Amino acid sequence: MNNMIYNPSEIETKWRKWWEEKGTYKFNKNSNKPKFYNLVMFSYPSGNKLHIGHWYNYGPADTFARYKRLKGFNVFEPMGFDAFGLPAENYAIKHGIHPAISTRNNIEYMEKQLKAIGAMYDWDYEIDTSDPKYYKWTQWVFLKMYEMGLAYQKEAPVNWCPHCQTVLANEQVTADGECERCGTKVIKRNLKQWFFKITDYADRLLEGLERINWPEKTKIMQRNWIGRSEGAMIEFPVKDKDLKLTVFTTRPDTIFGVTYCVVAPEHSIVSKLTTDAQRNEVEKYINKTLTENEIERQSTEHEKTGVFTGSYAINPVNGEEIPIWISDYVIASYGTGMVMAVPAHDTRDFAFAKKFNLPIKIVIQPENVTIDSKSMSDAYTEPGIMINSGDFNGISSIDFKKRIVDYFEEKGIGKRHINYRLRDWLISRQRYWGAPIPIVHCPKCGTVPVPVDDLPVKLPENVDFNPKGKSPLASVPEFMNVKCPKCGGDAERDPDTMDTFVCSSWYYLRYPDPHIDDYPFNKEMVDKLLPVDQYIGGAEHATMHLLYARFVTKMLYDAGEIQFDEPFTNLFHQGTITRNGAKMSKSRGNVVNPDEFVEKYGSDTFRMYMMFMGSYEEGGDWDDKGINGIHRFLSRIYRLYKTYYFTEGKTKEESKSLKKRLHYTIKSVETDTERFSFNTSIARMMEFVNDAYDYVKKEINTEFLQNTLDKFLIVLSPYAPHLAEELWHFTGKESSIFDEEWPKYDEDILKEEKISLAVQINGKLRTTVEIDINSNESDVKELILKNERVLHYTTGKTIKKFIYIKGKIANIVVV
RNA sequence: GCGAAAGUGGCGGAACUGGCAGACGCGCUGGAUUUAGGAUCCAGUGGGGUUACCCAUGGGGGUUCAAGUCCCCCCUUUCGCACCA
Repeated sequence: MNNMIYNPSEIETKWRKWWEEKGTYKFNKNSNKPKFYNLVMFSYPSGNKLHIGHWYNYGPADTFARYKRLKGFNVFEPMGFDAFGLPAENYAIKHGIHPAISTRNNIEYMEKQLKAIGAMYDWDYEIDTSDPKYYKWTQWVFLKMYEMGLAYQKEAPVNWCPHCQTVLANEQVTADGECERCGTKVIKRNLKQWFFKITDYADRLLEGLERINWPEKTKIMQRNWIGRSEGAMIEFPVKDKDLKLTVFTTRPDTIFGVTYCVVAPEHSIVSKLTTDAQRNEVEKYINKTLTENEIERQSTEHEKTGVFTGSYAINPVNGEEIPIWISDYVIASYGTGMVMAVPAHDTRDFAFAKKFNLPIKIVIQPENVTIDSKSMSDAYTEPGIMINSGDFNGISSIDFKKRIVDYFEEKGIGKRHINYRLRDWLISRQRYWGAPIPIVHCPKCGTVPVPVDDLPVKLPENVDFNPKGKSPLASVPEFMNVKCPKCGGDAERDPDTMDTFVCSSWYYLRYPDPHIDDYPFNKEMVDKLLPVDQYIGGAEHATMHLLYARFVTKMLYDAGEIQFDEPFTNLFHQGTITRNGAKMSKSRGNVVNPDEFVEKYGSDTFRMYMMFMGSYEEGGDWDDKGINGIHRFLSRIYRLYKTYYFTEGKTKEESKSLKKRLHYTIKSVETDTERFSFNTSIARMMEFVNDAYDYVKKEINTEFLQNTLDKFLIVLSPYAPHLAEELWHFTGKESSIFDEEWPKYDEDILKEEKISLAVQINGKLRTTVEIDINSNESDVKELILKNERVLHYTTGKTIKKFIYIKGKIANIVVV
């Protein structure tokens, strides 16, 4: 056996075993080093096992954690499984394997794969959200919500997937109106569901974004998702009827320009508004919109449709009678489900008015041009001067906007209002594989929460989970029939389970003490370890998991359970790895199977190649041959140590250039690792190794070389943990390299005395000159003007200008 | 349609607050070593041109001594949002 050949599989199993035996990665609760909670988004135990996306999340994140450890932090890096959810249940329906079993099997397999990454996970802190010991406390979170008045039941139109036979959250419906999981067209259906009142926290969810270091992109998405808009609620009495239309508008300044009102077709007020003459047509229209799917209906390109109800509303500011229409361009679930229409100043109303020949009344004139309602081709939505607006003519629309709401409030017509696009969080799922909702429905007492002492409400195992349009649990009498906790009479459990996003909304609190049995989390440990210092995971969770987790944290903060209200101080989204420029997918047949490459090259090479491919933020394109480069690099390191570390040197002289290279490498890898620029970090290490080979070919100072290589090995270790540990021990050390300290670089060594200065003539590089960094401008100028190459360009010409930027560049302008 | 990010060799990608474009790697070419293959090592590698030259960071303008980087217009791609009143 040639020991000059880098054999990763041998090395890697050896050191993983050693680390486990020595407890290298056991988290020390009592350490007095500063804490660092490094968290990755836990994984869903699917039959597809760990894919490259997982690796790309976990490998580099572990490198970061190891780096932090070497920098002197007490790093907490846990791992677990988000084990409830639809796919396991769908799998069960198809193959007849109980979700509990398939989940268990998948977890076991994935644990093995996760261990192969060689990350510093301390498995004593593992979480499985489908474990009754865990979901007991997910139910506790529900009860907290209930106690805080933030959980309520409501009959509401919900997204229904006919294939999965379940309700979906808005976020689980794709832009095309399809089920995120199975691609079936989603329809609307009315059901009584549990909601969490996230809308109560809208403003605080916005405010908190100012205090956290998250990607701007993600913050913008959350802000848009919350969609705060300021405006007014205005009441329009209905002519000859004891009814009022309440509309929300952000443009109260256009109130005099209202020429009709529109109500969403599914709004309950519609039947009351419809006159006998119009009833037939209105009902036809409503039926038509109900069968249309959401995308067609909500598309901007969608031709405006609508029907007159026969009723008229009265504009409260001028008493004008205006027709009330119904149209599907008004969304029932936003605002009040009805709007005042100002075609002159709103593009959508304009299109509608044009189509149905409704009047257009201009109330705002731009300052420099005059617009006319007959000739205008689009609505005018900018500010201007008020006209046709009674006593308010002549003032600017911006001032008017501020004043009109006060006027409304004085007259009792309307009031200031802030509206949000954010909807309450629908958490009921009519599925089996989730945490049961801890509520009992009692004919006498109504909805009664299950007392905390009776938790968990255990998910029964013997259940027929084939879809039948209602929750599988509803057909399990042993589960359903229960005594009311309040009156002791016969009652029924809630048959629904919770959205898995509830499970993942608080898991980071559980990690620090996942086995605690009398409380969801260990308060002392949570105070010590939270908030999470670095959270790393996919951008696809921007408006779901990441918003829910923030909400739950704020709720628990208000409940006095925790002392911080933002869970993740720093957030980073890793990019996506493509292959041949395309997203990996089974249908394209371009999926990289990590196991295959890990087996061939080892996990150090695999992890490092992923980090080298491109920027961590943007991802990169996988190349089957590209991985060779990293494999060669690690082999080169292996041979370097094996061949030269113990070579008898013949000189006492140190190499200034290699020393400088080392310090430059330490500094670069440090700053690049801090900013997740792993690819450049690796490039710097490659440069070091190239220089080290140049050095060992010359006369060696053994002590100097050993010193240099020891330090480099520590720098390498977060990136190639197994190899670094192997070589560390090869050089004679007994303890783990991960118990070392990150080497310090010396700024003085990095300072250059002599530099090669670029010399440009008319902005074009013509030559370089060696100068002393400290030489003054006149000396540099004198030297440059004497230079042969420079003379070639300057003789016979006039030097108009000489520019010297110290230590950077010189530019001579000649004519 | 709105919002955000990005467009650099054959390929993946570097380039900090404007200052030597193409670091590092893949691939390729030539050479050394080897029975051969592989591995390794050395040299070269943006394009053009007969050697001290010209052209090049999606396209077109501009600012500047100097632009991949700043400003304006346009094109393309990716990702969010999508009649939110």
